Amino acid sequence: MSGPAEKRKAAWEDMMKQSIFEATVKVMKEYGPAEIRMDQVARAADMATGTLYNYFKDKNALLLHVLDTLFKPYHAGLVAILNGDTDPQEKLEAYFRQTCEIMNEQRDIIDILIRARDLGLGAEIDRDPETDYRMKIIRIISGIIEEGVAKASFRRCEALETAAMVFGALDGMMMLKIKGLAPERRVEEDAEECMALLLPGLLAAS
Amino acid sequence: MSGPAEKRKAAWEDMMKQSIFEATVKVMKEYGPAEIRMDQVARAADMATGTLYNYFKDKNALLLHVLDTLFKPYHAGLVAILNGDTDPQEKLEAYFRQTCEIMNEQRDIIDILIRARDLGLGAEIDRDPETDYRMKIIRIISGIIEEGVAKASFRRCEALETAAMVFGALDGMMMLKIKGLAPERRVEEDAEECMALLLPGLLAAS
Amino acid sequence: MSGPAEKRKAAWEDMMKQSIFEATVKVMKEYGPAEIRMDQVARAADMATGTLYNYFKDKNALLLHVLDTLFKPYHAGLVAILNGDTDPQEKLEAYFRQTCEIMNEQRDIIDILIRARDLGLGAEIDRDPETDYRMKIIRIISGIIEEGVAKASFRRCEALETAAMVFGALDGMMMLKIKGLAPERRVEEDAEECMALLLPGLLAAS
Amino acid sequence: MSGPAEKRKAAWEDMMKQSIFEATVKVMKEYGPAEIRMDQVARAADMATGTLYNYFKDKNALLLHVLDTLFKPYHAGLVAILNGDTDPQEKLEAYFRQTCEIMNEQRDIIDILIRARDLGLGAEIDRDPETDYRMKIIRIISGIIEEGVAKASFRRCEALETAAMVFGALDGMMMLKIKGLAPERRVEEDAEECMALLLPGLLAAS
DNA sequence: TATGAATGAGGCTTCATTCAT
DNA sequence: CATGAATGAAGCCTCATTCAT
Repeated sequence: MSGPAEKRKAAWEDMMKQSIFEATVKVMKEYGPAEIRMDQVARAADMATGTLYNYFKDKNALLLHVLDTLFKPYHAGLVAILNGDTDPQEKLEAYFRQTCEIMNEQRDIIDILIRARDLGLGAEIDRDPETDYRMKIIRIISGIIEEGVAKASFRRCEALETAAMVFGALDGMMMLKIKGLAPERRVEEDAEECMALLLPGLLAAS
Repeated sequence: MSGPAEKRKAAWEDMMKQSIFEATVKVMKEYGPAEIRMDQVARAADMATGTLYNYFKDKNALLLHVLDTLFKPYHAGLVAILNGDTDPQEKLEAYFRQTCEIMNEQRDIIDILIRARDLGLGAEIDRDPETDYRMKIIRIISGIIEEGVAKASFRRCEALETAAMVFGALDGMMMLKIKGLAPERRVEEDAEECMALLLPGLLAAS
Repeated sequence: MSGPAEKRKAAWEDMMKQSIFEATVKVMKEYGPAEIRMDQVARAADMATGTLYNYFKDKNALLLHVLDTLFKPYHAGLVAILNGDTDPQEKLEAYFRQTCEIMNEQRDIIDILIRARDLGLGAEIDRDPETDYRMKIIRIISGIIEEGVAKASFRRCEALETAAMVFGALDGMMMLKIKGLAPERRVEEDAEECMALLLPGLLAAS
Repeated sequence: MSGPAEKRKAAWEDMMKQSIFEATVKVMKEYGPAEIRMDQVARAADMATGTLYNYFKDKNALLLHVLDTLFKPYHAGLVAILNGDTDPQEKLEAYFRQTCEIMNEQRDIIDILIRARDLGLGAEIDRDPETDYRMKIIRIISGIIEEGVAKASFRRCEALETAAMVFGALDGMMMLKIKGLAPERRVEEDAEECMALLLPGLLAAS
């Protein structure tokens, strides 16, 4: 079932998928997420278009894979924060910091993730909620907020809704950065700015 | 030069544009903003495809017109708020209220507006910043914040960036509403929720 | 059958056709004979597109009428020359002179005439040889040549073929003029140049 | 870089282009040069429309390629004649002979070439004079005439203009042949007829 | 399995012609 | 008869997907 041959095969498949993934991201960065053509991806991956279809059923599957791959490490980091044993306020700050960090270092990746709908995947996303990266993040933030409310360090509120707003606020900041209209600062300062705006409204009245 | 005949003609042209506009919005709502075909719009407007081109140079012009038409009243309301002689805090609340109102009443329209880039107009938007509806709103919010800072009722901050975050927060709330995941409430309550989260972080330390 | 009312009507019809004719020529000159659109013609004639169809069955009929109208006076002049009682050599020179005159004065009209096939009328012309303006001219030249041969002032030759070559030679000269590559001269000099090249080859050996 | 695989590929590409070329000529002959549709060409070449676009950027490029391909051997022959070391009179006769030969053997091809403007390529031709096949031929004839004048075997004249007339004369003869109105003769006789008409007018007075 | 040319459905746009006013 | 907006057939071109080698 899983002799050396199978392993080699699986490894090869992973390598190919990885190459295709990198090529797709490259094309996305160059032409914008809405202008991806399979032949461009193939050329960037230095393979034939037909080969792409040996690893991905169709264009949709490829794009979803790319989004997933980009999202996974970021999401894992957030889950780690949520499950950490720091207090909610620190978790929030950690979320801000991690997000701002990615904003600064991999701005275009975040851009791709958040503009997933631009890929023409709207219908796909509506069908499979797992593909809705924004909601996944919001649910994590919501978890942090719920914990804060439970521990009475945050005021009572609709956690999911508040989380959506917090998420949106960072999204807005990122949009400005992408446009080059936001001040260039260190990550810590960005995160502090987020805290400054959002924390006071979350804290329970003392 | 502007006899009754001209008036009838102008009125007719307005009616046609309006019909096409409505048909386009209808198609946008039904199929999502990224899947608009000219023949669908024509059928929805109960006319021939060619007729569309008597009123709009091409697909791009039609889409931009639709966005503009949707955006104009909302934007006008925001400008009125900004130019009003109430204090910044009240202006902010008015902005929240107006936005939440539209969110509740014309959710899909806002959705279309904000997802303008899904229309494949990305390039167009980048070329003509006037078409970037989000930035226009953000600039208004920024104006409110600057006024607040000048009057020392708000703390010092990067106004544009903060505005982007405030805008994003409401955008996030709206996204949740569109998904049907936000609690159904009265507009006032929505606006209060926004104030509760965002105002404390804006106010100057007393 | 032909009371005053009928006459007025006929006169009106002539005026309209004349207006349309002039408008068409204007558009032809402006955009080139291959780029005529009915709406352009209508605008140039200051009337509605539909009106054109009250006077001409379709676009083809309009174009053929225009060609005919342009061609008629030129053709009439050539017929007069052919039927004159001068000797063939003088007739030939008269043909050259008249043609060069039109070349200089109404270059664009000649251009339209000769490029009739550019109008997409090729099929039409093949169907109705009367529409083949070049052949009509060639037949006249052929008549002149035949007369010359009969009178023994021209050498024996295939009259029609030789006429085609003579016609072609002038056509070539005109093409150069249209391109602005021919020397600007007086009509007489142009005609003399034609004589200089073509007459020796026509004359009977003395 | 140019192994057997590359050669096969290049050969295949040449074959495809050749097939498309032939199909286009076939369609041109059948429907006339002004009525070419890409789907007709594709059907004539027994391939899908899209395939055409793998070998030619667009319709324009295809048509220009066809014209070029048709013109090249004829043009090369003329250049060879011009550069030969025979005397101008012989060169002229050689030009006549070659042209009449093609006239007889590939009448429809010459027809296509000369009616290049019927393809709707007028604008293209005006932009790139290299595409103006008639002028290229005329310039060669002009070269022959200039040489004749320099050697005093031809009379002084405007070489380019005279060349245009000579070219036009043969064009006229060809038109007649295309219409089937010219006598069917051997090439030599055609060429002699040209010499008979045009040479006397070129020769210097002895 | 890799290749990459072939495929062809599908979308946008033009413009000659019609017809209700 | 004039009007001119509406019509819709027709043509060009793109690009995701297939398939023979």
